[in-house]
Amino acid sequence: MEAADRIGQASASLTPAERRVAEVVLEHPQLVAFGTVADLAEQSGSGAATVVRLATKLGFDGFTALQASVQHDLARQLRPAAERIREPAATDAIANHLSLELDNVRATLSSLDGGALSDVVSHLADVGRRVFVLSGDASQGVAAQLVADLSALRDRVLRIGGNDVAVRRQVALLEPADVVLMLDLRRYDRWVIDAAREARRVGVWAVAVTDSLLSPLAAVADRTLVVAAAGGGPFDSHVGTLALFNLLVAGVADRLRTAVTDRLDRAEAAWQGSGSLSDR
Amino acid sequence: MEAADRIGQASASLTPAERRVAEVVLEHPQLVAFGTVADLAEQSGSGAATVVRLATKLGFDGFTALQASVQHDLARQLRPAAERIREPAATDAIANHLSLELDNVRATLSSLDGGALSDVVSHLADVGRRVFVLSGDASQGVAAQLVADLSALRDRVLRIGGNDVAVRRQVALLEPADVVLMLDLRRYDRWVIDAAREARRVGVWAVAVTDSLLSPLAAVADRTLVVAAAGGGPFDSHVGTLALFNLLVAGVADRLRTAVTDRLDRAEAAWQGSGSLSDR
DNA sequence: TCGTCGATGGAACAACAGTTCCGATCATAC
DNA sequence: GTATGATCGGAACTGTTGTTCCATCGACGA
Repeated sequence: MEAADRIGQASASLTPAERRVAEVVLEHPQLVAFGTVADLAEQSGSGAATVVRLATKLGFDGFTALQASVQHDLARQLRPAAERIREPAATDAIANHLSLELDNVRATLSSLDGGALSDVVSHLADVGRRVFVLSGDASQGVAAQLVADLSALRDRVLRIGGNDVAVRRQVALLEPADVVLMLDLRRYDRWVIDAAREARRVGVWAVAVTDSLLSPLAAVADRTLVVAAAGGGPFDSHVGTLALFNLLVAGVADRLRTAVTDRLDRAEAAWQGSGSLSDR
Repeated sequence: MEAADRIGQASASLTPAERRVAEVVLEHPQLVAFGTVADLAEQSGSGAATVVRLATKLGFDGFTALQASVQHDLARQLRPAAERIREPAATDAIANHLSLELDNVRATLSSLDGGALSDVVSHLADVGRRVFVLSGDASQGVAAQLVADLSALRDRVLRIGGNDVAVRRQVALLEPADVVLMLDLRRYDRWVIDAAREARRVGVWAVAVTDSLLSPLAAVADRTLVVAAAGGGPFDSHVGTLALFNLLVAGVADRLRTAVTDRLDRAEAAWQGSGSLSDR
């Protein structure tokens, strides 16, 4: 998209008001294509002059040229898709992945049982219990994402990992009141299964996030959440798993609402004070 | 479609010239939505007055009303999902998250430009270059997932992170032939922006994965991939980002096919030998 | 053949929208 | 604290566009 590209190019040299207009252009292209300068100005809380200035700054010959460009893009976008297909050769791969990942998310979330979900959330939101996350090697990233998000909401969320010795020590130190979330997909990591069995022996409450109810993790878990992980490349896709984790995190945040807002406010204050976050 | 319906309704009572205009309206709606009375008149070989007369005869309050109706239809057609799905919210948490995450995946992958994608994949698949991944704190997990997957396909994939001192050292040691992938969403981490700017100064080829073309990362990147990250909980969702990463990984695997199969075979042999993986 | 009526497009008009200019305001630096 | 510069929005201006009016053309009937 011509206009979008130019906005990205010039984003560094935009004034605050121009930036507000540019955001509206990116988010509501129809407003540019169908609307007027005044409409854009109102929507972005700026003046008409600023809108025109942005258009010229982007290299267009006035607002009219910018509008024509956006109209052109929009018209191309709503061609009956039959014509769109032949444009880039890569479209096939994109469309293929798109349907694959959509299926993963859909299958994972819609096969979810409400009762099981709220049971898992309850355990994860129980601040009296420690939460441990155990993940196979291939899913370390999403596991880390879960641990990070949960840690922002509550204390004592820990990842079991490192070398074999460290894992054995961490598992040995589990207590019956703890909660452990175990994540692994087919071609299960031996050490994960071993750790899971040992955890079960200790008597902790365990939830398995895995690809089948026949998984060895499901056998030793109190609850099992099944994820779809069909991948278009050489590896499994953890998109569905991550969507599930987001749902769990949102659930925990909801249960701990008052405590969470307090935690997040304090973190926010710390960030504000140090200026370590930036809106732009 | 309102206008089309009314044309069908009134088709019997249309004069020859009006009929020509009506045909243009049906076949080239963009001309009505984006064009003027004069454009329509010229295209249909009639006069401006005839165009206006048709509009009023169809029950519209002048051409402007007809145009607004066509624009409305086109705008609705342009958004297959984005705003249509958001309407029936507030049902239950699972369905809400489901539509949200589906939108994230859909918006992220379908807004992708085939050319940009293959350019990024080419750089990531260039084994002559080192690949560095730089990520904001909130997305460390998915970044780690990308690094792990890429590392399985090729050597010299490294994550820039750790404490501030370590980051500065790693960035300072970048070379012009390197490739850096920068990932961060709104409320950008100051240190990520600083590191990205420094990397740009060094002259490395950079791709930004971020939430807007107005992101500070986009300003210093050679390519920018925009992701949708609407979250149902307190945090952003990285589901769309992970889907995009899967696509990148699959692309890299495809480019390096022969080398990759060899690598994976050797890893497979190692796992087989040690029995560290299990089917059940 | 002439007159009447509907159809049609060109031209005038009025409203609107894009552009430009300028004064006010804010931030910044000295 | 003052001065300078950038930034911004309101208002005048000008070009464009939708609308309306009217002269012309053609068909049909007397």
